[in-house]
Amino acid sequence: MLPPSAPCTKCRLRQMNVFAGNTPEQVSFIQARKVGEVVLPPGATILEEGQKADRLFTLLSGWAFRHKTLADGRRQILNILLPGDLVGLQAKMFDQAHHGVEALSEVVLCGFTRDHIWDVFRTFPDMALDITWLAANEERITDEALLSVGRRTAAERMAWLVLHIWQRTENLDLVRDGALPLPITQAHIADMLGLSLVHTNRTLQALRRRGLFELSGGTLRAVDEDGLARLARSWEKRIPIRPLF
Amino acid sequence: MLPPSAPCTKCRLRQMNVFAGNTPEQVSFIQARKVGEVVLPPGATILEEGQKADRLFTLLSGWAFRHKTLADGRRQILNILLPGDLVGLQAKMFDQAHHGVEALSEVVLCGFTRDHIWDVFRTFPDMALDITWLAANEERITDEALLSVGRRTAAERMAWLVLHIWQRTENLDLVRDGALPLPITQAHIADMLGLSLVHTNRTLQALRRRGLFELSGGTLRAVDEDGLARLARSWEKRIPIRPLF
DNA sequence: CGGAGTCTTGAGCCCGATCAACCGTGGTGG
DNA sequence: CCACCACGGTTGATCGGGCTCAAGACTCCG
Repeated sequence: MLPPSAPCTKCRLRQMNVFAGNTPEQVSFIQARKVGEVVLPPGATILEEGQKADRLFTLLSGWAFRHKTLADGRRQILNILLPGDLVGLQAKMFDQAHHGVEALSEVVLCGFTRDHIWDVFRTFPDMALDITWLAANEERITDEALLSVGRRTAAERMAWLVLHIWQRTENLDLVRDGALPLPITQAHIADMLGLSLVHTNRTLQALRRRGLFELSGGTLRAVDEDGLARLARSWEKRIPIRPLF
Repeated sequence: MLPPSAPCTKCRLRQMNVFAGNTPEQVSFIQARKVGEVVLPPGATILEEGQKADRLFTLLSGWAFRHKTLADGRRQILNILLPGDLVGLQAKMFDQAHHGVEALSEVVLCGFTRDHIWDVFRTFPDMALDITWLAANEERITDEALLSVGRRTAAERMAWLVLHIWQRTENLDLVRDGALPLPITQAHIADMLGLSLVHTNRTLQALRRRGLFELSGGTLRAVDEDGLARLARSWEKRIPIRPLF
């Protein structure tokens, strides 16, 4: 745990207009409760499944994912976490993490004091509502994943996932010059979509050959949003504005 | 929309010790914002997918479910809703329902004023936290469903579902004399587990024949919790105490 | 240069989907 | 009263999407 390296007023996330702004009063309140930043390498365990975990973080930069595993090692990735997402809210509510969280790329986490949630709820009701918004949004994404895994074919799932990632990262300005660096392997994609690694590979190639996107060297480009949406059968508009906690 | 039929102090849910109690002050606050009760028949649409929906309800009695559908009609049931669950929180946060909600049995819903959420957050921080707890809990359940659908075999999924329903309803005291009336068809089970109707039927019979539970005439009994947990590969402890909003 | 991790491709098989009946029950209208 | 039908459950037969097993290629790194 490092000392606070950046004042919250200068927080990179706070500059972006996808995030709703807080009042100066709120920002200094958050600042006072910021314990520090944590930097973790790719593959690091941020939260261990089943462990007691009462710390709350905001993901400042990098990619991570939530996941659950069965006794014999089968793993399901529940959701991808991107900058601005909260880490450990669920765990905090139950005093125990019912899922694990792992870093995909190098991540920077912003850590808060143990009572931060409670302090926020007592002091700034509108920020409390923002936190609840974030929880609801994470559920919304999980809902979509469940629809995909339960009812879409492999190709449709893949189309949904690529489009989902593309739009979320585009909102966050992670797409530069039409290209997105993807810090994930095909094994991750398989575990997100409930497919085997081999079939994931073949499905991915099929969509690439159909010209729906380009993916090479860990970079995604030339995403045909309309084509993917058509293949995925039903698409929801983006959620552009979101609070920053 | 009917007039309030029962005072909140007499609310059946509030008597049960699975629900954390509120102060008298809070109860009268809720009472003042209760618009009335709605009674709907089995199969009724409580919330329409994609529609604007800014009303919040608590499910007082009966069963319902959240679901999403694809353009061609394929449907995924996301979660079962039981007494005490909130209906429409997600929809409220996004001013639009990203999933539908449908009644399984006759249901009684307790409706609140449009600003209720905001009022609660401003007035009773601890109740606001309870709402967030409920949101997190719903996500936790969806997470488990996603793990099942993504990574468990048909038999394992079925084992998970039966046990999941059994334990949730037992907590709510819906199990009487070891028997639970199940207001769901095999088609519902299929849509929860991401299976076809035919395969759902065969899987169900296989587990019955293995003596893991009895299910006939819409009643579930003789549930072998250990056997089911073993088959489902990994099981989490129950969450006994929960807030009542 | 060896080894680990990731991606790719081939071959065969099986779990679960699909198609198609049939049964029992309960409601409904002639 | 009963013919009819809708709905839920059941069963058989066949098909195919996706899994498994196996091996090879490529890249990066120590």
